[in-house]
Amino acid sequence: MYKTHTCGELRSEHVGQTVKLAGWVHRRRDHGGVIFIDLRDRFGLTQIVINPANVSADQFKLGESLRSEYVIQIEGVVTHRPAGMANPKMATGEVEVMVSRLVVLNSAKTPPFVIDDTGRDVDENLRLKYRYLDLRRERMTRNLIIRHRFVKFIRDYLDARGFLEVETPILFKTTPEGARDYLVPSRVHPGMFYALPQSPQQLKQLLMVAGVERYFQIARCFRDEDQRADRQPEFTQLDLEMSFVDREDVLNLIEGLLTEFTEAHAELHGKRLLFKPFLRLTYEETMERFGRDKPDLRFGMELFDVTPVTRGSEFLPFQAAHVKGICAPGCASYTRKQTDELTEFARKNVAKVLVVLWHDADGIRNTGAGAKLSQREKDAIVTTAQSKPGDLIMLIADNDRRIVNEALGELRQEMGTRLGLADAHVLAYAWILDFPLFEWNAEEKRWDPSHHMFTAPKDEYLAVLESDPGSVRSKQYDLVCNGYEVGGGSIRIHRREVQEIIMRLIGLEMEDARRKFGHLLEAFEYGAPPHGGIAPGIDRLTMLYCGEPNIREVMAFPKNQQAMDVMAGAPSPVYDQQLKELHIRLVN
RNA sequence: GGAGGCGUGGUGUAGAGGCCUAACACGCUGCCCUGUCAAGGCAGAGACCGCGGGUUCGAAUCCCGUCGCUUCCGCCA
Repeated sequence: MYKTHTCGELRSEHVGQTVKLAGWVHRRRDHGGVIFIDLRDRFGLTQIVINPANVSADQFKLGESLRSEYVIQIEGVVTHRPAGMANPKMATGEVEVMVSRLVVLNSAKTPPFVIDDTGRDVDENLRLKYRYLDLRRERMTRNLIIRHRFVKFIRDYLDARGFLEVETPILFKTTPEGARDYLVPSRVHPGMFYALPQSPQQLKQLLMVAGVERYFQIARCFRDEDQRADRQPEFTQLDLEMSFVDREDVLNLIEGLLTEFTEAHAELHGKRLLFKPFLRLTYEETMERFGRDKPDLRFGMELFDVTPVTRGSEFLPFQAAHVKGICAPGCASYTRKQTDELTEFARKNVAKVLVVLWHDADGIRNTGAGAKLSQREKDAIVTTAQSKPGDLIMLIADNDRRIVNEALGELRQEMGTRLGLADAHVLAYAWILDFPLFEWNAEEKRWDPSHHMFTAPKDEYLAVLESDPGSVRSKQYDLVCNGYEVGGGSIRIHRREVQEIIMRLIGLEMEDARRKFGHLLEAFEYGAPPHGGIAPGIDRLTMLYCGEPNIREVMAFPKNQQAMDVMAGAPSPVYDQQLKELHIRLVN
């Protein structure tokens, strides 16, 4: 072995021992007569000292030639640092290693960026191009470690509860619904294609028919859609499915998993739970109170409804069918320019009108909309908004209640960010429940499944499934945290007659369904157990535990926004011969 | 497909028509230095300001186009 200890483990108790360390030169401080080097490996930093008193002249000369990121091995004696010289900022700061032998295992070019900081202000594509250097930094190593701990915890937790980890194919079949597929041409079957799975959805349901009962997989999923800060073309889900369970069983399992992980590894990630048990909200309540189906619940600033106040108002915007608002604490100092900006923000979210009221020490300021409202209206709005002097009240009016809620939801999110209302050390997990089973598709004049067509309706709605589809609530559930959707799932339909009603409602002909989902529908005829599952996003959850705002920070080799791997250069052209074998001709 | 932001030595920034022969910090190179830990001191190298047009006596700076990156919208059952 090149080393007897890692660079993170030497303490006072090792003093006197002769040790071997190996790693990278993190920082060097050459005092001419004595050289200090912070030696780094994945486990930490240790200060080593090259002193002419302990090494030959040649060895000292070699020490002087060391540069950043050289790979070296040293042998030496662990000693206490001289009195007053300990470094409390380092885990190994009590000790240092007096080098007696130095070996340069490899030299290194000067890196294109420094390794000894967070790297947050380095151009990201440069970081991605030299990802192997970028990952050397402490922050990135820590992110890899947190991700590993998380996945390891998941495996242990589910194994202890009788789950079986089963791998499913990456080369699978295209599904017309959902996201765009990544296609893989078949060499053996000209003109035919595999598709990479968007998730193992069908396969995990088939595993339930297969009697696996408790399945999970740390599953890679592929979706060919445009990127976001929390979206990559390939990502990882904890894919999970259980038989003979209802909603509560799935919720409790996942809630237990995340609660235990958060608490067991608090020292690692420094996060704590806001809700224990997790908060539960119906979809409708979420939209009414927070205006988003993935609200950030770390702060309040809930939407309020002033429609009862504005009904019959002389003020034109208030003649809309719905008027709701939020109250931004301490924002009465906002200038006209700032509120215009917010109006523009609301417009982007399709809200036509943003009414702004400044709440001064002596009430609503008599300017803009404030000048046009009656005292009764102003008093009633203040009461409803529970606003205090110094606050800014923002109201959105529209005949479409959905627009009002959603625009305010985005405004709330924006204000929460601007005002720094969310505690970075808090995880606000919540379940969103009772989603509508269908959404009305006005263009196609039919009902679309709001989750997917295998999601079961709640039992109490079975009777009105056909007579009033819009009112039906489903056994779908979403897990949200800090403004992100971090997982979703449902209890599935296991009875054929219910499945057929749903297919009829969404306008899916039996023949069509057979072609697309034949294998699944056929399987269900052979004794499908009641089952349901969920798929929490490993990357997004890891982001939250790492405190990262971007999914790329928690993946070793992510793609950039153009879905390219800038390190390897993928995608890339291929040889004509390869195309020929695949029976593919390029159009241009 | 659309909107916003950004693009200046290796890295991150400054610069707002002539003061730019482009500044600063870090990094890099050399020299000095035996207790530093973001070591310090001295000296030095390194950028045709993303690219292409245009306006002007004069453009890093203004205009047009284009490319790249990023955030958001669309999209993501």
